[in-house]
Amino acid sequence: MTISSLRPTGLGIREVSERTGLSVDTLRWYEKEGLLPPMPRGGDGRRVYPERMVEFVELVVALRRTGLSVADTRSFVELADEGAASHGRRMALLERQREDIHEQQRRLAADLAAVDTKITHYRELIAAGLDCDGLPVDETTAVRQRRTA
Amino acid sequence: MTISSLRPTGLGIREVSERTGLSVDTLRWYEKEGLLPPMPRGGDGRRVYPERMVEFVELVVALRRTGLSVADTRSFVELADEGAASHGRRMALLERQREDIHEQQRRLAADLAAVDTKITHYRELIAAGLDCDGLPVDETTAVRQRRTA
DNA sequence: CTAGGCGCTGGAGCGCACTCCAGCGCAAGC
DNA sequence: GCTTGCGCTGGAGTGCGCTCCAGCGCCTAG
Repeated sequence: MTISSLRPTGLGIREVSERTGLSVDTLRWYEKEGLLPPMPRGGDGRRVYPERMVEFVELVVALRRTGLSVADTRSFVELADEGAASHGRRMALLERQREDIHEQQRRLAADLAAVDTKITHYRELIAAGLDCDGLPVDETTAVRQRRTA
Repeated sequence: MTISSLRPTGLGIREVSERTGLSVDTLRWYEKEGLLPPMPRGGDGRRVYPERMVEFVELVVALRRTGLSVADTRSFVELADEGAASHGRRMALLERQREDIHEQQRRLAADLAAVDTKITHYRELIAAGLDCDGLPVDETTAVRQRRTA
């Protein structure tokens, strides 16, 4: 019977990796770089992740994935160190990130529209058997024009 | 009176840079890497961009910005070389990219929801003067908790 | 005639965010 | 008591996508 079996609340780094999608190396690198707080260690020096840490890691992943830089993510995590006193500042940081995400959504929608317009354009040319200048293509080309692979 | 003044249809690299938002260096690099077709040159060896090329560059920008890799963008541009015969394949590539953008939109919306949830959480804790464990904070902390900068 | 502005090429350099070892320790199972 | 598995550290390496020269040429204006 081991210590860890007496403490079912702690997770190994591998388990956290599987639950969050971050590689084991990345979890360690994030901790070293301050994107995750220093983790408590078991008697053998291994990281023991509290169960609730998974949720925190997932927030960090969401922030990174939405483009928050490593530096700003570190700031957020440093604020978390301060406890309740930093709630307002953490909220403000997240609100800035929210605006950034809104901006990304607008850009993405605009780029999607551009791609869709082009797709429609190709579809029409293929249906009509025309080239980019609106001139009819020959039969050999028309056959190729319809190929999608 | 120069040649270029007799051909108002051609654009200089700087002008294309300003219209598309790509740096001059990036325009040249894209061409070298096949993300843009080889441009015709003026008598002095400088690139002359046809007016309609701006539209094409903007499509490339949209593709890159939505995460299409350099390699896949190159494939798209190589297909464009083939003319009308590659319309179907170009359309298919854009359709795959469209699906990818949809996926990005879903992820972005999910990550936004996570951030919003956290913001709401902080807002509630601040309003109630509680810490992360739901315990009341002291007055000094409460004041700091409300600070946003 | 020369100085400034723009552009050209080839190649080196850079920033970011990981990713991948080498070499080690500990603990459990056979 | 040896192998297997997991984890540790420090540090080097990687991939992507630009970005930044140095050194040059060609116009045009003064």
